[in-house]
Amino acid sequence: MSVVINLKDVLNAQGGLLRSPSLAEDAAQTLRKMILLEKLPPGTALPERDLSQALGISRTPLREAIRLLAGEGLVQYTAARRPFVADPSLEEINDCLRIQGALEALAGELACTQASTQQIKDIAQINATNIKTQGDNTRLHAFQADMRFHQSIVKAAKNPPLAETHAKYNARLWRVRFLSSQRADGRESTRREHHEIVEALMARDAPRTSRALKAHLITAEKNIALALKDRAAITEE
Amino acid sequence: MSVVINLKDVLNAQGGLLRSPSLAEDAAQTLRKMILLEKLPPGTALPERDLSQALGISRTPLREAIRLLAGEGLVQYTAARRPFVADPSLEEINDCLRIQGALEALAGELACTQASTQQIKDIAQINATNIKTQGDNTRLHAFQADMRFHQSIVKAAKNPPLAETHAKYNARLWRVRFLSSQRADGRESTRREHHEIVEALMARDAPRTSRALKAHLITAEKNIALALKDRAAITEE
DNA sequence: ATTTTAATTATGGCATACCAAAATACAAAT
DNA sequence: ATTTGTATTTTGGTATGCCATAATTAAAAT
Repeated sequence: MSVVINLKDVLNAQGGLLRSPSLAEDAAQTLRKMILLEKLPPGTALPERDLSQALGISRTPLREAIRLLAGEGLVQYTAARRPFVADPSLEEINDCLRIQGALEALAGELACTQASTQQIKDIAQINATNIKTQGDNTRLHAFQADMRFHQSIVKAAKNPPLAETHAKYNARLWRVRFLSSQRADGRESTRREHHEIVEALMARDAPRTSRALKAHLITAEKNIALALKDRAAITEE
Repeated sequence: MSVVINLKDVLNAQGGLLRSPSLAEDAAQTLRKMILLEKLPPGTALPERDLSQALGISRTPLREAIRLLAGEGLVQYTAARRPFVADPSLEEINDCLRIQGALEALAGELACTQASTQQIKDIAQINATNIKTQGDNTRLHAFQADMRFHQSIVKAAKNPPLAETHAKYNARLWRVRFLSSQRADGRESTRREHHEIVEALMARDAPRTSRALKAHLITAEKNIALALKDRAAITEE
């Protein structure tokens, strides 16, 4: 018996590199970016026909894309089933942040027992690089670096469903977190808190890691509240 | 200016009583039940045409239903995008249980500060009723009563996104939890643990509530492992 | 001028048809 | 008998058209 290996399957298992995304997935990604960068501001109606035409696809895949975003909480429906860009209140954002905090705390605890030494080194490395290159890049890059840090922790927990749910809340919170990352205020506390997280992980001290991550999310909550207050003041000028 | 209230909107706000479910939502509910009751066992292929014909609808809404279930983790896709009933390993089930544990612990903590006195009374009442009627009804009813108990706690946390995510993991874990609830073993420990949860809630002791809920989920993890082992033994006979 | 009511338009839900890619069945070759 | 190559069938992805209902506009009535 010959050992025939399906090349596509192998590559797909490695993260779906080959599997070309469907039009729906493409459209979802496009819309996701537009929502998060506020090209489609909160509250914007998302009529299927107009959007599909704008993206050069038919209604079917566009519709599917909208459902995907609805599943992430980025899109909501009116009582009459008309989709629009979600416009979360500060309260709802805080609700999500608390969930994200619990998820990351769990991830940190699991990482303490599940992560390989190499993975923890990687996490520390990502953090070190982020500090070094801080200010070099655009704000978007700095923000994405921060995301990578948190994602690397979740990944180290070796719990795929956790990674998936965490990713969804990340998507949902992306916009406001990006907003708050623009403010210089939190930068120093972020640096300090990231350091503490890395220390706790390296010590493989689960309760300490959990505490550090929860505290970090509470800081995020405060910064976001400030950022949104600023923004509201600017908007009503 | 007259005070015209749209009756439909009012009812919809009250939980969507009027809004007739779409064919897709109906189909999703039907398939969900079939999966959880193992009319569609894990691994079963879900070809769009056959299923839509079987349910008397066209592919479009059926397709949407499958996507909904995929979002809940009940359905997965092969590399070639063919949907099939998810067949989670014990490891994956445990991954989900840990997440559910973290979510319920968070819910319990929040409930300690957010729940109304009435809501906590209701939770205690639900638990009391469950104990009283234990054995009366079918196993399915007893199981659903257990679900209501946990859901009432999550509801008392007053965090809608948390309730949503918790509901998704509930759906995902329904089958194995139902399976394990059939076993008489855990019944006494369940009773005791539920009692402790209620006590902690009534004392509005957040750390104690959190601990009690986490412990409860760990017990569930053990019972499920036993139930699946039993089942495997039966299957291979 | 304001409110009602009727006509029109816009929109989402659904069914259907077609296509490309994948899976399967089958024939041929060794 | 096993493997290889080819034809056929199955399947998901997409486009399109129709329909019922909601939203909007226009007209009519008070």
